[in-house]
Amino acid sequence: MISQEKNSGSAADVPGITDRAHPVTLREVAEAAGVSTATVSLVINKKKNARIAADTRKRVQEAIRQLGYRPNAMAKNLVSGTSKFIGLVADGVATTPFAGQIIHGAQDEAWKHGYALLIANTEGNVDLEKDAIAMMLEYKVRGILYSTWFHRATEVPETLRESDFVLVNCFSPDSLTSRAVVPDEAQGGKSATEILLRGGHRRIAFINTTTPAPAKDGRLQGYRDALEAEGIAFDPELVLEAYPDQEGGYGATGELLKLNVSAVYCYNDRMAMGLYDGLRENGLSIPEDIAVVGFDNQEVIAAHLRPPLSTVSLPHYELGAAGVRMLLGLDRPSGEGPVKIACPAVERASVAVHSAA
Amino acid sequence: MISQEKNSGSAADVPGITDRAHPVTLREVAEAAGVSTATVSLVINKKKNARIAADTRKRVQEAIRQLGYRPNAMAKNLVSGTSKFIGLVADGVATTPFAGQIIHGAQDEAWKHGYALLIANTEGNVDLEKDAIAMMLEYKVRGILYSTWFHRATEVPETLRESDFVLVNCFSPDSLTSRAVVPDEAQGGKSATEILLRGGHRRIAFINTTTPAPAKDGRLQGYRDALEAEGIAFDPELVLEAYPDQEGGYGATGELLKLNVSAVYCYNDRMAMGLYDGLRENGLSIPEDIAVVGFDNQEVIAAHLRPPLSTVSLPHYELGAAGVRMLLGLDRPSGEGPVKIACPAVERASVAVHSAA
DNA sequence: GTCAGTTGATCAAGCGTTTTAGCAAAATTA
DNA sequence: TAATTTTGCTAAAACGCTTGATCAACTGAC
Repeated sequence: MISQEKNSGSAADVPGITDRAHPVTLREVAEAAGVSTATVSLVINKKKNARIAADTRKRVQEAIRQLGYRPNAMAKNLVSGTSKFIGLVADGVATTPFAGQIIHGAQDEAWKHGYALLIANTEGNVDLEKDAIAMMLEYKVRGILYSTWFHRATEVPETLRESDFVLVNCFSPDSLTSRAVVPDEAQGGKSATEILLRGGHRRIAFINTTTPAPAKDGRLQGYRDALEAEGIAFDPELVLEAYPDQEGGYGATGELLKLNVSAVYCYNDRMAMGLYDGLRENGLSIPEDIAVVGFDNQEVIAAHLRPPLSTVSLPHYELGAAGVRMLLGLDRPSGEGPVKIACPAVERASVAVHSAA
Repeated sequence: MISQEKNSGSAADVPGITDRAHPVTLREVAEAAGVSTATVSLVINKKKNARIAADTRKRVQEAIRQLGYRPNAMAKNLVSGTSKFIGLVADGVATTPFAGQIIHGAQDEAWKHGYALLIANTEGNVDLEKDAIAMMLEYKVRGILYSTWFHRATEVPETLRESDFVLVNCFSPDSLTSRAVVPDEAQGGKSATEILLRGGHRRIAFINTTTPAPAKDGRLQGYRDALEAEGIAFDPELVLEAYPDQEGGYGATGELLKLNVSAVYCYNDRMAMGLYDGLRENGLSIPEDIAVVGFDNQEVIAAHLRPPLSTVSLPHYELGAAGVRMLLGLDRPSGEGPVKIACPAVERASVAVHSAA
């Protein structure tokens, strides 16, 4: 009666803080079941070549249930020497919805293989990044996913090399010593253009970004590839450049209209969103007067513009998942350089369906 | 020369996997420095009442540097009995940009106090949720943040009670046994309405959502509060309801125009986005013909509509941060029920500035 | 020269597991 | 019945670290 209630002081009156004095340990379970800790451990881990009497097993399991035993992962990991953690350092969880998708993909895949995600958000701060990686190393993570919110080249921080790591959505020029997984911008650009080609368009403008990035080159390359495949000559005149946001798209309207095209492929959805406004102000309707495709598939935007925007998905979820698989050695990098993940086309109403063959 | 290279087999030829044979331990540092492990431990942890000769300290630090020693967090935690982890279980990292903000806020605040974030994304799957919480308990987390992507009532999973926890962006009807932090919807609604009132508007419509939620009631209450404070009688006729997305906003245009108002407050930014289209089709311009405010401050939308949308921020970052503070007992819940976090107004061009006094 | 105090460092127990080697009893074989 | 094998379980070391108890060597004080 006396030792029943070890009240842990002032915390007790705050809702949500109940009495969680001392966690149940293996030893206590063992005592309760009248066996050794070794036996309990064997029961818990279902070792195949462990010989446990059915009756004993039952007794142990009952004790576990009764006491509400939870294994201590710390102790487990101490013994095994490595944790079931995968670290994810991201430079922009906050900035965009994109990072969330990478996290989600990584989390799902990691979970599937019994790993938990340890995340750190650095927002580009180098010191924070160093601390975050150090923390992960101290927790003996299985490996680290180093991700950026937009596809770009990056330097691999020195400390990262103390662990197994995979670059996600970024790559190192020095690709011999690092594994990386990135979106396939060229294929994406090709798919985007193909949507328009399938719509029967032959004279297609491309509003590219002004900002240098792998995406800038890749998406342009894809555009050229698609045209070439259809035997359409590439006309540099049809390629404009603008800042990659709504304003940029809006601002490019005038120049675009001079090109006398029936369709336009925008570097990203945000530009397309701005362009919608510009076209509308000029009394043009989409897709009747001009067909539009974007890139990125930003749900909030693309799916809900009027008309909904055809676009190409940046496979952030897949990037996260593929990163984990590569880290765990499930996906072997095939060939040289970063592994490229496909950007699937998402067709919506901003391009009319071509009825003729 | 011989034991120099312990090549760990086939992994060695994969970029990113280098030789990380055996991590350096305390003992090795101790040997290198010619002291006991106890001494090294004391040096590392800078114990104030530990007496260490300056010379010894130097020797130890040098050894640490030379060997590239990293403490093993698992072992540390085993001893201390509790980890430096805070768990965050979220039901929708993927679904919206919102969860990302909660993560970000929690992460920053946790980090500030020496904690790392262990996240799990359940996407609403109950089994996953149970496993996730179990995992966190096994890692002896300091506590768990249980968050939802939209503000709502929720049941507290039983296992959650085995740990310290705080509900974030949700609350339990049974608020006596749980701590919670949620956005202050009523204040937010009031702020949104006030933006319009300050713009000189007196006859203001409110397009509420059709979906029942704390936000529905709170945002309406705020609207009424603001009107009342200005001595304007609440007119139920001015309150419409629609599905809370672009389509809903667009679809409400017709009804709205019949109300003959000079301003409209939308339940959220997405509705406002749809409404923009509807108003434009009717030849109305914003803010000249009609002023608009939204709610949520979804960056991709609000900041980039034409004109940019005045709105009210859902303080997701703050929710995450406040959740951590409450968990750690830094913010004591003041009074009854969930702690409410302010939703700050964000004024943009969709409401004209009122020049007269 | 003895005693007390201070300084600098070590010893050893313990945190909660896993796991190998080994032991006693039961079952099988001869 | 004795020898052998199988079965069921345990002892104990190890994982890498922290920390209170100890201890040896000095330093002064008297």
